[in-house]
Amino acid sequence: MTALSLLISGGLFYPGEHMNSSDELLAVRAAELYYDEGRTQDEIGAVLHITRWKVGRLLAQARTAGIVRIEIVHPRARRVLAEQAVKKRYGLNDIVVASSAGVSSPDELQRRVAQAAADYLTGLRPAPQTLGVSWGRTMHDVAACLPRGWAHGVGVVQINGGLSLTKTGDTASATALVIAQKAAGSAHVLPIPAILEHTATKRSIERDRAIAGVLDRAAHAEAYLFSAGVAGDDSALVHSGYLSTAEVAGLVRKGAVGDVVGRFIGADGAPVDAELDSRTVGLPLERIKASDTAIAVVAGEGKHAVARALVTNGLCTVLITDDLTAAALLDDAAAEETISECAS
Amino acid sequence: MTALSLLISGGLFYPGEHMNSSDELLAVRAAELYYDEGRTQDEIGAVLHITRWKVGRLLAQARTAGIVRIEIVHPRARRVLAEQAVKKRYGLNDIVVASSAGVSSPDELQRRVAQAAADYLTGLRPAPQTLGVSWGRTMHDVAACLPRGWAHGVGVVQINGGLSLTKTGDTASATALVIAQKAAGSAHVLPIPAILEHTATKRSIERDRAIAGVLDRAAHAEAYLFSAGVAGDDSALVHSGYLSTAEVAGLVRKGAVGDVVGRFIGADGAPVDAELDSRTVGLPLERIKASDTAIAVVAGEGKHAVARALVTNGLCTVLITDDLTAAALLDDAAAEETISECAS
DNA sequence: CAGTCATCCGCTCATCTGAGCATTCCGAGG
DNA sequence: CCTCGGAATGCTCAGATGAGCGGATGACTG
Repeated sequence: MTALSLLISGGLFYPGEHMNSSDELLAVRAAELYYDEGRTQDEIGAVLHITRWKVGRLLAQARTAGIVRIEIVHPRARRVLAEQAVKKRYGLNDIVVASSAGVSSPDELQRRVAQAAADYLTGLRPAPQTLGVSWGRTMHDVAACLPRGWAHGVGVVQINGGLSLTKTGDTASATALVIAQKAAGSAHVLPIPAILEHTATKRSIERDRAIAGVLDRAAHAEAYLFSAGVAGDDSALVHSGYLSTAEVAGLVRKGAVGDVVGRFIGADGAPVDAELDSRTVGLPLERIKASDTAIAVVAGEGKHAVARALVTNGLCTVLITDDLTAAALLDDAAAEETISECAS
Repeated sequence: MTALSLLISGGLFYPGEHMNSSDELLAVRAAELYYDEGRTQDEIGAVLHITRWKVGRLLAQARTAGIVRIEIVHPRARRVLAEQAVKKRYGLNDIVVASSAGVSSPDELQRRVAQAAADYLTGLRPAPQTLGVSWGRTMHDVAACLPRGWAHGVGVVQINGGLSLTKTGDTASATALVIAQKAAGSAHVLPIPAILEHTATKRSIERDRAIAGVLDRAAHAEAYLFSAGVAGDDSALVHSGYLSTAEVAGLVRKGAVGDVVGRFIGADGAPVDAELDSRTVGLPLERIKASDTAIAVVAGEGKHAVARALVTNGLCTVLITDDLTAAALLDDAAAEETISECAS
């Protein structure tokens, strides 16, 4: 058992760590009497023929050894220890790590993280005047989880294009709209594609008065809230029809670990394909990097690599994620692996 | 969630039970600060802007609601609450319920229960002068788990025949021998078949001077330690070659839920097949029923029904089992089911 | 609208518990 | 054999905590 897994999971017992075996049995017995039966340490001492101080020490040892595991099982539960560790290690301004205790499906975990993001946004003080948002499955969930009146009069700006080529109805703009509506604020949407075929087209679209106005607003937003996507067939950009699975596979070969506001980045946090990036409409990553409040919402097993890319390269100041991702971020072995994979 | 599952598993959280939703969130937050961060209730009160008494109440509610789950994860851990519930409900003299927390295989659970039985036997005071034992996979494990010197000079008597027809080496007698050896005592074995083809043969075997002596000793043993087997293809009596799978299937049709010291019983605790029973060598169930100390060791999912038969019919005074079996014994719905199955 | 009841809240007080310290125990080494 | 050092033990004491109580609050009823 690593100290890490203890930090995250609350600790699976692994025998023979710091305790003499007869003390170990006593500790188990004491823990049963204390936590299950609710006896006092004094009573337990009488039963086990030891002093109450020894009982206290055994209980403390039982907790550190992982014999006694205390878990907070609730959809809104957070992992405070993991939060502190990740925050400190990557120098974040703030962090929320949602607990996966008791989740039965990846979807449920995703929802929990979305809820955590909504809670974070609701509690954010001072509330931002203007908030730049991206779109996607995660952002959609965040918008859904936000309570009506989460803020008052926030200007919500869509920071990257997201008109779906495959589905009818603009779910990308809808996300920004919902977030704005629930804060009794105004939305500024970008009803344009995420990626265009030619750089020239992208340039001319950006010159459009209305579009340029929104992009300018986006560039001056006080805070950003965005998610990240996987680099794979499940990418939202593949589902929306902007990229083929072959194209994404090509990006992966170039080292892509996922996309952030429509731009595919490598482990170094920079776009892996300059040409593709030049055809992508939306806020440049530099702007997010320079922001004082860049809130990244990243959940799920497939996003560990992109989460790492975000936090190691200053692409977010606030991270909202799940405990498994947090564990991956704290796991040095996994870090080495990513690096070696990139090297190879 | 039933109160039962809470009792056994330590409680999976099921939202909205006795708490107002804003208190629920406060409780979660308080639990995080208290159990994960180790803050005092006073500090938590300051952070959450509530009094320390409210914090204490929230924490108490969080525990009863199952938001905070405290689990003792250790091979030797017991389930004290479940023990009390089962003991009271079935009027047992004593009980041990081993925890299945963290087990990865049915084998591991079986071993834990065997270990628990060995621990119980070791701690039994006064130690019995003579101990009647059965045989089987479970009993073999119990014998293996017993520490050298678990008692001093106990007479161990095999209470039912168990000469295997399929394997070489008498594992049944070996079990009794090991238990006796480890107590620096003497063993009295029954190197005879468990079930004979004709009642007459059984009678004549019983008349044999040596056999009769052992059986007489068995009948006068101070305590009994035995396991129970499933009524199915996995029965030890099938593996040993005494019964065919077809014969066992026939017994099941007659309502057999399992075997105890070689005798197949129904939910009523009585042999389901009088003829078969008359060909079975060993202590009659009445003797065990009349004993002051009859320790049954029953573990595993397949043995819930036979465990129920044992405890409902006074076939044991002490039960050593796992928490899942205990849960089944406390589950009234399951009880109804068994009864209706028997009726149909 | 007043009365009733249940609930929630903050408080007192007794108890429980953990931190810190002196003492004892035990094995290693002289 | 004695001495030493480290660990385990038992104790003091202050701080933390839970049980129980009376008052406030708010919903429901006649």
